[in-house]
Amino acid sequence: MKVDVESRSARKERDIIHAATVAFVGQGYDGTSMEEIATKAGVSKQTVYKHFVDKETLFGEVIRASAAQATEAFDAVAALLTEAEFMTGGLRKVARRFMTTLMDEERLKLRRLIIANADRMPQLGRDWYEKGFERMLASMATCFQQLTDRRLLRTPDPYLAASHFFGMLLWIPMNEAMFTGNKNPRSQAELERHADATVETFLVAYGEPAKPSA
Amino acid sequence: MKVDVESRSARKERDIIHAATVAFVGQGYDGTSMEEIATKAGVSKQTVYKHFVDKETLFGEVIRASAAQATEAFDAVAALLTEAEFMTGGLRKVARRFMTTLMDEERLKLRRLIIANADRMPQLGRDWYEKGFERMLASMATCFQQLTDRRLLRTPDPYLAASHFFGMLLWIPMNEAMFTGNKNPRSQAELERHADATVETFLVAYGEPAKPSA
DNA sequence: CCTTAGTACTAGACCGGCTAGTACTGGACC
DNA sequence: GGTCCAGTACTAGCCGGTCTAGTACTAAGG
Repeated sequence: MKVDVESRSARKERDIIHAATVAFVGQGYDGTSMEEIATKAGVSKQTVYKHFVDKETLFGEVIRASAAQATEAFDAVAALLTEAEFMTGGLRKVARRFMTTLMDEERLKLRRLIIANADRMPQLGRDWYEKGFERMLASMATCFQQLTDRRLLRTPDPYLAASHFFGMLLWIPMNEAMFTGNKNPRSQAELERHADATVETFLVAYGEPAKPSA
Repeated sequence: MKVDVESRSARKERDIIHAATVAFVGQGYDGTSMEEIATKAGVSKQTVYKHFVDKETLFGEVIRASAAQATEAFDAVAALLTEAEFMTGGLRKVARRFMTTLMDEERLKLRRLIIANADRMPQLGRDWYEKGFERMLASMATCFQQLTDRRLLRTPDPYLAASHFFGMLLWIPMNEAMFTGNKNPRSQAELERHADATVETFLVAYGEPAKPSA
């Protein structure tokens, strides 16, 4: 009768992944020792090695778990835009949401971590790019396509338009965060102002052909 | 008569920095040992420590040297745009130039290196951001301001316009390079097509108000 | 032109500290 | 009694940085 049999082993594994995530994100790959992870997980080193063959594998699981959790969030935001009525103020709202979602402290650290280790573990970075970055672009592109079909936008190449959207939105804040480690990060208000300004420009470039401009 | 006064000491120092640059860029900070740098520079470890107090200092010099060399290149590209007559095809040319300059293999590796170590050495990343990234934006913004003055563009906020320009231009290729380590990089032609498409969109958003569109 | 003295350099041993990963033991829970 | 696991000791190896003993270069002075 396996009621809660996923307990011991599975719970320990979750604990380990959680502790490892915190440690890796906070101190980087080389800065984190397996001993430390074991201790923080309240587990012995041996147990860590029972669940994960070696450090690289554990790191991979950490990244994959976090990435999966991230894509959910993106899809949720993109879903807001399918309803055409959200058009006028809707794009603005979506831009703000993407901004705050993507500029979240933890997510930024994770991003830096992946970039930092893209050399050591190329498959990881590639995965993240395809399942995170490209997917985000693709689902935004689908939205734009639909809005174009309904004559609410004019995006001959929706994927390109999506890349322009995110590029304009995030180029400055993302680079600042990547390079400066996001010490004294931008305020919410600042980011939202930037998002609004970007939406305005985006609509000038890709806005509806019928009405001239709001 | 100091003909070749860059005598042994200075020459050795250059050798060390060069070897260190190659090593750091190729294998990262932790992946590179001082011993290795010394060997590759054809120099003894002791000599390395005579010129640079410790590993971090050496790393800092490496980054600073490369960054200085980079800003030169950017300024050269931006300078192309001051001549108003280059307006029609000029922006396209500048975009292509920025694209190929920034997507250079070595420069990308350097960029990854800085991001990877932005936590460990925050001042370095901050410097690079201010003297590289922001400066690039600022000089582009100056160009846009001038072109707006001459009624060739319409950029109420030239700095924002510059950030939109670079964001649209580089968001995809830069992220791909950062995450995937730039294995099988995009072809020159592909990058230039992307640059052209971006310029077109940019001109729709910020183009001259007199003529409707080319 | 040669000597001399001071400085830069080499080669390699060496130290202290840290880490991935393994092996073993004694106890807890089933 | 059997299984799992914490705790800990251990192996093996790397690396930053120092130290020493001896060698090459350089520049001033006889």
